[in-house]
Amino acid sequence: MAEGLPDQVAALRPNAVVAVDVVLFTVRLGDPTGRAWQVLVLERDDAAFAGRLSLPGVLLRADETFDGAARRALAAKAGLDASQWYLEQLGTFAAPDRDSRGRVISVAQLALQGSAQIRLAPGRGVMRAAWLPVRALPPESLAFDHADMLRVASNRVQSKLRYSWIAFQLLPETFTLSELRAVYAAILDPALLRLNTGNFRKAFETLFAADVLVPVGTRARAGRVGRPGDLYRFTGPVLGRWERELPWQGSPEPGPDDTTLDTAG
Amino acid sequence: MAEGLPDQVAALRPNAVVAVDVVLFTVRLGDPTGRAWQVLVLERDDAAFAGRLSLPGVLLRADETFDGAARRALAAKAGLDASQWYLEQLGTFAAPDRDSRGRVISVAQLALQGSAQIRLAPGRGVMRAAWLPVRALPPESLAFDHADMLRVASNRVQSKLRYSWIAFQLLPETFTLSELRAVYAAILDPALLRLNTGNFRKAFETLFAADVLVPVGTRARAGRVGRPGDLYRFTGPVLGRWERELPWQGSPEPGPDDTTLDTAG
DNA sequence: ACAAAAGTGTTTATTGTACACCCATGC
DNA sequence: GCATGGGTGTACAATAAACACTTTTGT
Repeated sequence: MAEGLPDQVAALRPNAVVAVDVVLFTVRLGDPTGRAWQVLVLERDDAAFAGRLSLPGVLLRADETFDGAARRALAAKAGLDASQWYLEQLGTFAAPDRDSRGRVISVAQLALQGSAQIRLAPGRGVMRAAWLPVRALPPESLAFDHADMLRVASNRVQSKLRYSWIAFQLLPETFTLSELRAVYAAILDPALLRLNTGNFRKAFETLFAADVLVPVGTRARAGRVGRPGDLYRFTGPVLGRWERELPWQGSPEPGPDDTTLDTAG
Repeated sequence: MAEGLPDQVAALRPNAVVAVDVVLFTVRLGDPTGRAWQVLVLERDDAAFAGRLSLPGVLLRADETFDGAARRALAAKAGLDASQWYLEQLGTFAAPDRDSRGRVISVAQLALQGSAQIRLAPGRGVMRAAWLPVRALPPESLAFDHADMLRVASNRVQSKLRYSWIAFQLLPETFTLSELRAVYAAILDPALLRLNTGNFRKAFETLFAADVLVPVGTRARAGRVGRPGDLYRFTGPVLGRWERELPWQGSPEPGPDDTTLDTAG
């Protein structure tokens, strides 16, 4: 940070355009597993990128934090009130040619929210927003380097699902273990649906023991058929983690597993 | 990224000062385990931060990548040729008050290199640089929010040591399993030194089977006493990972485990 | 010869998976 | 009743830790 004299002279002169883009994920429990994991995209009508999709983003304001800008982007571009949503920094993208209009540095943020709590309320200035299934989204359909951001975000969520407790950010206040399993199946591997209920439950044994997952007493309203599951509430810290990673391997997604940015061997 | 019309008009006007700071870690195999894990810091002589330490950093240039700037920072501030070193993006720090001279956004980079390959070659314009043990470094001694960066970097390395193959970036071309164990012990937990050699070796069984760790034939020159260990070479990709995380728990470092930036519950 | 450290194998405890069984609901 | 899905317990397989033993060096 500008310790050298030549740097210090210029220290107060802005030298970059900084934007914030948001990768907002949700899981639609009603949809089939292959399409349940969805991402929010905007449909662009610019001349330059006609027909292509992009992530919601804004330019950073003078005294704004990154997550402040991210929440503002969701409000301004999609009419979403994200003031209470889970948000974390994903990484900063700065390939010199990533934006044709000049050099723009973008801080990508990852947001998670349960689909039940999301209400797309189109207001003034809101763009056409759409939810698309992550697994069925062709990378070419995204403008700029937003496909890179989506890839990094997907990898991040898949990893984090195994060692942290973020899965509960994608569920409503109370939920059944089946719904929890649906989240894991949608993001990690559909094969988890064919896993035994007992084994799935056992993986969360420590959370039950620590009262992080507490039964709420009630049963879920009957689904279609079969016994309704017990309802649970998550009381643990959002940033909580397991001591030992969950055993379920993510689906062997080929290609670079770039959780790691800016790496050169 | 500036899709809205109001944003687009201003899209080419720089709106922020962007810097790049580097957290360079090494492990000195000679030192006692408690002090072997070290970080490079600069001793500041500014009036504002007299006597305090800081991480090497520079302002980002117009057409420079982040890791380009990071390597330049190491060269300019400490005289290190980091052109071939392992580097990854750590996160971007932007608290509005993090720099008293104005709002500066800093992209922190994590660098790893074996201590044997590091040659501090003070040249013109190079600042006083020092290697300090990470575990014994009081957070207050660092200027700006560099203590935050160091904390995030430490957590990142500790996690990554367990699921990826970066440990080998901290070792010379050929090394013994004892030296490898010393790296893990220094960063994760000194108790690993008291772990049986056989069990440690068994953890790397898959790497031996995949010829990622290959014996180089020779024996290490005798240490102090006892049988010298076999020498090995790491041939795998820098970004390689284990399918299953290593079992060794990091030392139960209290405090926030912030690998996660910008999170608000 | 002895101590110290490295390498190899076996035994035991812990953890993950598979399977069998009972419970509650819709038809 | 019967099919379907949820909840509980047990048996088997895989993995981590503990331990015993052999090899190679310096003193």
